[in-house]
Amino acid sequence: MNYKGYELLEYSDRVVVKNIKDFNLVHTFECGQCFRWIKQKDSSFIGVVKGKVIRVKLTQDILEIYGTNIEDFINIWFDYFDLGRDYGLIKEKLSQIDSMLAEAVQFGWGIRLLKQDIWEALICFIISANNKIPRIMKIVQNISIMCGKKTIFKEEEHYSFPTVEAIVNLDFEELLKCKAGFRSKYILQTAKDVLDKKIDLYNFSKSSTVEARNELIALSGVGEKIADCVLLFSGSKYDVFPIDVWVKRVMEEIYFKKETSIKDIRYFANQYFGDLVGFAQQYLFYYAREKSIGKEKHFL
DNA sequence: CCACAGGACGGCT
DNA sequence: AGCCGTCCTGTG
Repeated sequence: MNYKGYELLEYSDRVVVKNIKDFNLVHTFECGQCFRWIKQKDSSFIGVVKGKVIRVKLTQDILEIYGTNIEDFINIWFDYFDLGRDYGLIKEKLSQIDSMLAEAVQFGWGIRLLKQDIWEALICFIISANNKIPRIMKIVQNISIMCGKKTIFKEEEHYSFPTVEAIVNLDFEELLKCKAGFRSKYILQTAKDVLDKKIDLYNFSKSSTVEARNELIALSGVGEKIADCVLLFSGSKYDVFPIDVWVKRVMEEIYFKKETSIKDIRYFANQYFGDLVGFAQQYLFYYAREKSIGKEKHFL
């Protein structure tokens, strides 16, 4: 069947999607936006989303999603992989801004911003504070095994990301075993605040970016950087520019040629990249981290 | 043994 | 308002 420009084929074990463009699994899953996709020997990836386990494989313009059906593709995976958005157009516009950005876009040509569950993104990015990706993945895995729901896929056990209730019901000593360290108290407090409706994560479409951001920052363990990550990577808001050490370094290296405050970098980015600021951040981050851009400062 | 890598937070100026 | 020490764990 045909669906929004894609050709869909359904088999007993998978859905095949043809006419895929501007998508690369390594770029998308390893650009720091998500922590639960595991690369397999055959270059496919296995992940757990909304309690469903799938394996995805991309060959040329053919995406194979194992462990799903057409109904779930239309209701879940089409949105999750942001397949309705024209990344070709975004890349074209960004590439016209300047040649360095064009190079970053070219390098990460297959990045797509996933629409992750906002509760999961919130806890994952609280864990990301002062932390590196492999360790973040390990901690998220530990928490999911501890209180997520088990699913068997291809004779292997996989665990969904825990619900708010499941985390609130953990006692602190138990949570500490997941190795989140000083972030453990933030995780518990934030889970309590979400359960108590101090914040309504699923109604951000009704709020402005500034309002949603301020609500997130009021949570325990959430500062500006993490709030921006949560908004951008759960598909809530795209006019944010998360600035971590890598983005700070690459921005200083390319545009400022000197030490620059986060505040000044954010102001510049919003003016300079306009409404594509969130997408620009992701291409720049991936480019900087993969190529270690800015680690050796060429100014001072 | 030590140095280093990563953001939030709280205390200080 | 900005600066800086502390928080925790894995790696080299």
